[in-house]
Amino acid sequence: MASRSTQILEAAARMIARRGVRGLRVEELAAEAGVSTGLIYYHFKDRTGILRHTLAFINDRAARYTQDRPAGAEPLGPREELEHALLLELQDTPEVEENSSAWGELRASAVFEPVLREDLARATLVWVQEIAALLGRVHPLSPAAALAAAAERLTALVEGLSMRWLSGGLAIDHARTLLKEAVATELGHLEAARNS
Amino acid sequence: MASRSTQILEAAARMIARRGVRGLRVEELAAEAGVSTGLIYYHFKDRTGILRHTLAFINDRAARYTQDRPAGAEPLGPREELEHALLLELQDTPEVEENSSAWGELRASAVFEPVLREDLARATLVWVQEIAALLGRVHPLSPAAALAAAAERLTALVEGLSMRWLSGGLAIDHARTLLKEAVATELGHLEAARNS
DNA sequence: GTCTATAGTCAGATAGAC
DNA sequence: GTCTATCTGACTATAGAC
Repeated sequence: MASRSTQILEAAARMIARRGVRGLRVEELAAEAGVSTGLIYYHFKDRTGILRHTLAFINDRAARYTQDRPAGAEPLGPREELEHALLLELQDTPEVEENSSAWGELRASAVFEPVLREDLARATLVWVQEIAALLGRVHPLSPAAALAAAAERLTALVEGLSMRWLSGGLAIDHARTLLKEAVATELGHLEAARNS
Repeated sequence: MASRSTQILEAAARMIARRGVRGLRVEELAAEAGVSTGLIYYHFKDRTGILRHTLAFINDRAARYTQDRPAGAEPLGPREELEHALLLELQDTPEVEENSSAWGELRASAVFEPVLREDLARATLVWVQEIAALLGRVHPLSPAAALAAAAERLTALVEGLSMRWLSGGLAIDHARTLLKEAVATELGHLEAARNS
């Protein structure tokens, strides 16, 4: 099932989350994945190739855990679903922390590695649209532009809070509280705009 | 006036903004600063020492341009001052872009370099308190905790937007618009909370 | 305090066998 | 597809003269 290259990408996500993009050593990655360095270059061409494919890999994985709802769970209301979707990225479970940490690293690296930008921009857009759609289910009458702007703010806030959490300055519980309040604030704003 | 070590730190901020922390080469830094590598190690001990001092340096510099208002400018109202303070970090003038970019890099690096965390946390706290104070001047009756939370959200949002801007996915004008709306949203929320 | 020269290390990448 | 062995270049850090 898990092909060799998948195995390498899983290890790469792990290593990036643990040591950062800057700390990613191809030889170390090889050890972690249980393969040789030669094989890594065979599959991904060079260091940048590893990063590009790892970015795609964590996006797929995030898309998967975003949509998976536990089988027995009762269906959530639109508002709960929105909160749930945003809070997903601020959890200190190993899988999510790994994804958030790697995502943050890749975002930061993209400032100086243009090859990463396009994929990152695409993935961000998908995320923003997903949140905008959820906002639209809470406030169906709000104009699309207002929903999109709110979604951009909320997702950018998640990234900002996530960075602070991971860099040690902000407790995860507090980050989650701040985010929930931001959701309330944005929803209140959409409400108010509609009634004017 | 500009001592040798200041000269080196100015160059370091420039290099980090241009190439990132990972891309900072001591030899390149030496060339940029017009000194030898030996001198850099003499002043800053090692690569980490360079990073730590550069972080302190850009904080001081940001504190300076935050407080400097042009001499002839008419005094701003509290609301305008708040917006002004937040938008400061989202400008594409060379000096600010350099500071924002270096700040973002150092923030991202701190996830994996514990030595940077303490200074970063302290600097963040100062910034948050400054914004909270400005919020308090707009809404003097709001409880301190609400002001602090709003300030944390707004500053985290600035960092999130700044990252997206620098990594190429978000136009600066749009980032500024989103931030202005966020200020309005947060102020509206403080207002609403007071009337309940 | 400042420079020059260099030691020592390590990481990215490739060649070639299997 | 996968591994072993290795090359080459680059970068940090130090020693020692001035």
